Amino acid sequence: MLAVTLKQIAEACNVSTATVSKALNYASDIGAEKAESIRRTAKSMGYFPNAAARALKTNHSRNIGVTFSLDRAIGLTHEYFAQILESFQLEAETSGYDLTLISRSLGKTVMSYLEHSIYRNCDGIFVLAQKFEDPSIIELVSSKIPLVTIDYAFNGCSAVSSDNVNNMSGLVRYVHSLGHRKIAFIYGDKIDVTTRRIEGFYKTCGELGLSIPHDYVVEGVYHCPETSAAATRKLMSLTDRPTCIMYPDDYSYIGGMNELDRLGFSIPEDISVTGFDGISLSKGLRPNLTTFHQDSGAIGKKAAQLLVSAIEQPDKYKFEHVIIPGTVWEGGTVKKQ
Amino acid sequence: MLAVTLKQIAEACNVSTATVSKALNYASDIGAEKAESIRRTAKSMGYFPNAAARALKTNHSRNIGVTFSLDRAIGLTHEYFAQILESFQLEAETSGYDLTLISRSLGKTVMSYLEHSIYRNCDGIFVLAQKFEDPSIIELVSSKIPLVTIDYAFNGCSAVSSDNVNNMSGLVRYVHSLGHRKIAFIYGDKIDVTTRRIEGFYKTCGELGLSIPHDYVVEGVYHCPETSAAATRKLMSLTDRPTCIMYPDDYSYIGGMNELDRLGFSIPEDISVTGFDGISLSKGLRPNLTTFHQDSGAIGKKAAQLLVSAIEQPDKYKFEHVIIPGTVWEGGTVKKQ
DNA sequence: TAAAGTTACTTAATCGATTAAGTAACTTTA
DNA sequence: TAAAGTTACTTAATCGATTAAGTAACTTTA
Repeated sequence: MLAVTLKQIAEACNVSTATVSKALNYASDIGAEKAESIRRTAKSMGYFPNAAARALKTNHSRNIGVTFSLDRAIGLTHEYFAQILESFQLEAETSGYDLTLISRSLGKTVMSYLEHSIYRNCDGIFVLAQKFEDPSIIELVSSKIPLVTIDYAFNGCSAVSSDNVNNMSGLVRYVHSLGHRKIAFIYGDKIDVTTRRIEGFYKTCGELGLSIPHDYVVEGVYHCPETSAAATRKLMSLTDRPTCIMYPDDYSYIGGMNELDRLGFSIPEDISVTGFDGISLSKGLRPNLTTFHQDSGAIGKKAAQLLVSAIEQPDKYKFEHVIIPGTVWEGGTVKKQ
Repeated sequence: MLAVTLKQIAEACNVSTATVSKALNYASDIGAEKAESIRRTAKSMGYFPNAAARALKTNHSRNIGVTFSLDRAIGLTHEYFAQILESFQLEAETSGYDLTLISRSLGKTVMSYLEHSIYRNCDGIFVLAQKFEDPSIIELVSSKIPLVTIDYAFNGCSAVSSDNVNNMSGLVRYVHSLGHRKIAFIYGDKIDVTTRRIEGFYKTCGELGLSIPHDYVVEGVYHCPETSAAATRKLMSLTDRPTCIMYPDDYSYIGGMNELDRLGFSIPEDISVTGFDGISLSKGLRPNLTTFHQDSGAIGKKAAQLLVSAIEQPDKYKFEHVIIPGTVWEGGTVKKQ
């Protein structure tokens, strides 16, 4: 648009563009007084550096690419991922980075995520809400570009994950502490996260001396009320019914809630239930849904910190897999037995 | 990273960089055969233009800024906005534009949306999910930068809106057609959209000869189950109860649903209800929620088309305010009276 | 057939920043 | 006091593209 350039400031100040650049970048070989006055002039003229020129020269765009699936289950609509993105953005922004959505094509040209990232000179990539077996993600992860993934760790790449094994364990222990011994678990799509939650579930039940009939553990789908409803029907038709059903996530529990109502079971009088995620919906329900809150804010923030240091200190930097714990949110859907 | 440049292709082909550039851009003054061979070489070398260099020279970044509130009610988590963004992105991408999230600051520097957009050389701005009275939005809208807003039209700017008056009207007529005469309406936050829905509600009730007691029309909050629960309690405690409650949106209806259950009212046997938006949740409920589906796909696509033509044909371009209709989704929550 | 036009290139300038190398004025050191 | 060092600048090259202007070879026109 009407952007002010270094040259205009240089003319206004009667110095060379080099001097202006140095003043604005707090370089060492410039007089303190003159530098200050140049900065004042620049500010008064409404100067902002041209990101393209700067990126071209420095080979550093101050831009982070986000590969974000817009899928219903793992995309923008999911509060867990939305919150991770929000806190990531806040932290990245504080470090001076903007976020660009990286897709698989541009105009008529089909590009891989990596090609697209190179085209846009992204300094790093935030791999969020993704199908990790996607070849284009594999290509990205195998490249030299700094990146961080969420809830899945690739070899030689930084990752931040929710502590799925222990989170699940914590929720099971909470339910157990209220006297439940017949605990059913509807797990979500068989992704890495789910494997860990199943692991946490069985491990903890074992530690607590509970033997769980195998028809108490049912496959479901994340963010899908319909499958939760079907799974609930199945569980409630067993001769030896569970006293508590653990749902794959808060949102999909809606399906179970409806189904239980339709079947004439009251929550928590006739059957106890738990969710997973700790999204705002859980507090909108009466009674509040007992769930496990994953600390999405901490996850996003940590991911941004890891990525920024990977970008800015490529030498010092060491890959890390950070595991973020969460907390049980005690609602009113688990009744003391 | 390891990006291939024009120069390398020029050397490989034994021509000047000018010729390579022309070949890749399908310029007229170049031999068809040589152009084709250059393009083949470029492709085989994995060439993608450097976006920064191109933006610097052409003053055209092929980048669209998105001012996206991450607020829970009007942000990423809301399926309506997420779907608009998704279809916008798809269409923009087809035209060769990427999306960058524009925030209000960068590093230690506080910037307005406009300053940030200029800094990033955005060709245009997609103003989505925003508080339109925000001074930084006003500044943006008053500038010369091409932009398009959603569900709110500024003077001299393109906008795409859901047809709120007629949508509301359509839903009221549907409810009326099933015999309901005592229709209550919980409206959302008092933003422009809400004003139109209230207008549509009263207008249509008037046309249908219904006189609505003023305590049937209650203020609520979008995306907030708690307020819907409270409003429901209020409505159901009236001496002359409504036969149908229209909720501000599908999500907030969850609060009403819970409250009705708690009060011992069955849906739709004892009370009929409707939502608004037509998000996937409405089909996850039993019975399916009767709601009004706003055509978020069409809205996003149209917005992208308007913005791209505003960017690419600034002369020919005329501001437009496009109104997109939607459809009633017949669920099972409105009982024939 | 000479002038004018066309084709298919190359040369060189340019976008707006950054930064290594150069330099004039002044200060410190031996 | 002469050499060396420091300070505070400027000059000029550069990042990787695009494009106006230039030009040689060939073709068409009058």
